[in-house]
Amino acid sequence: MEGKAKTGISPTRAEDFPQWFQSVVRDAEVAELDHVRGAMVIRPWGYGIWELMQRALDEAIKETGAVNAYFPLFIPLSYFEEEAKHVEGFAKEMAVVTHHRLEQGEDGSLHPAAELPEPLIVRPTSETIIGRSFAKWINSYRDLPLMINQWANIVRWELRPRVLLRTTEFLWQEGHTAHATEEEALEETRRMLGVYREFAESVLAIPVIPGEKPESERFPGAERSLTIEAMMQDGKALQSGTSHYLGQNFSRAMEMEFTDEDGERKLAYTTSWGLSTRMMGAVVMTHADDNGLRVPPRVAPRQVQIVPITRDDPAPVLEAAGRLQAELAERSWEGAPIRAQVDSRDRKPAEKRWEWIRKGVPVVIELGERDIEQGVMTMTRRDDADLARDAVPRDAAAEAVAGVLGEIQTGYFEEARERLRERTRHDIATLDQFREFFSGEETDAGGFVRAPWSEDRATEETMGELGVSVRCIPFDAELPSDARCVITG
RNA sequence: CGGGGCGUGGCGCAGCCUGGUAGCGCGCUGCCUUUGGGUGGCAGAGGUCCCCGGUUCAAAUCCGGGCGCCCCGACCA
Repeated sequence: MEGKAKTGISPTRAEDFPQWFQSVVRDAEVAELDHVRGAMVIRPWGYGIWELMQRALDEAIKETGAVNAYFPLFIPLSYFEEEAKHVEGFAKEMAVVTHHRLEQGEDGSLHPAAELPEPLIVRPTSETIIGRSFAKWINSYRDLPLMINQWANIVRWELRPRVLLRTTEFLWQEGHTAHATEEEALEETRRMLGVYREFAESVLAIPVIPGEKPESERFPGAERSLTIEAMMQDGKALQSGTSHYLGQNFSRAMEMEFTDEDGERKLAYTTSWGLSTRMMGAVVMTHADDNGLRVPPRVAPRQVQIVPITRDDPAPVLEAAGRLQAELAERSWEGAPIRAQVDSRDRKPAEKRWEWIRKGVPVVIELGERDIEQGVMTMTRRDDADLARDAVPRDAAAEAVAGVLGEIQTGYFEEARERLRERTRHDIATLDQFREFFSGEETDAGGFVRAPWSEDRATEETMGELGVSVRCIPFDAELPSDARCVITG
């Protein structure tokens, strides 16, 4: 072997994490920023992952009783004017449509013409428009709860775009619900956060900390914002899904009223919750390594890639590879046929193998004449850091592969959970210790501190100076009676 | 909006200071070799040097203007 290990991705995670992230996303052909500042092209491999994420999450959302619908991309400017508090939070990031026609100049150039009587906002989120529809649809307490989900694209004119994590346009689902009582709305807010948590952990193998956002990080217009926070491999947090209790703030602005059992007119209580393509960024930053992406089997568009090793007469090998693919497809894993495919493209086998390693296919199987004679297949597991090639008996292949997929799925989760556990400190009690932890060498790689906090706004400034932010107040936090704020004492 | 940088084949860059046939790496195409760990050899295709104007016998290179992009900051549901 050639002495030093050759990595598929450069720089490595340790050398430059942000650069490494971008390289993985590009080299694994997940997505790229192109054409429009901060706008993202999601390539087939990345979109395949998104489709599987969508499928799993959509199912979970529907199980709660919500149904899918679709609302306009364009929102009249006036809809926002009535919700000042809401708009304040992100007014600077709106794409505004002001014209509806183009005129051609003599030199062939095109210019906007025909100004709209009222500018239209490309939706940055849909509370203002869905809420107005709700107001029309809700008349009686019998119409409640109303639970609707929308899969859509969103535009936020971000000043600092980053592929997958913060893009000008992104895809997400946004759920919007209206309830007769505060308790019911709060329960819905919590239930959906639970759905997100379950999705992140069991489908994407990303352990998260569920909790509530401090006031400063709340969604504009929300009474309470719940979040799941994940830890990336650089020890930093990534907000991965949010669920908001909006109280009567939006229903008041939109006159979303109903007649209650007692005949009184009341304002509905609403919630909203969303999860976006940013979650693909979380998958990359949680599971990828220096050889490229590692996709959790449950969302891998291809779970098994079969690379035929052909010689003079490729026919028998291709035929055997085809049989193996069919055999795998007959075996179901996690409720779906194993997604296997033969890569018969005109490329060198070694090139193909590394391409699939880089893209993060959980299992790569090489099949050549020698294997066929010996009744084996050569298998590489993506969760093996050495990418060793093992001879696995060809009979009972489907059974073996299904087992491996399960091991990889749980293995990725365990690995990430262990990292989260290791890099979370529970023993930081004073400001000095806090400063030392977040400015010392120990945290070059980042980390979480779990400690009592007074929720004093001034403390967040102190933390800001250290590049630290309050991610959430975990649901399972228990404060002893003598607890003292880690910042103020 | 404030500060810095950059526009040269598909991608990444050199050349510019000291004007004079437009280059390198990767990728791509063909042939050869090799095929079981990202290999190799030979040949080849591909460029309005961001745009407009100026200086000059001559501009990728110097001067003026414009456009676009990137990085840092403010912002980030």
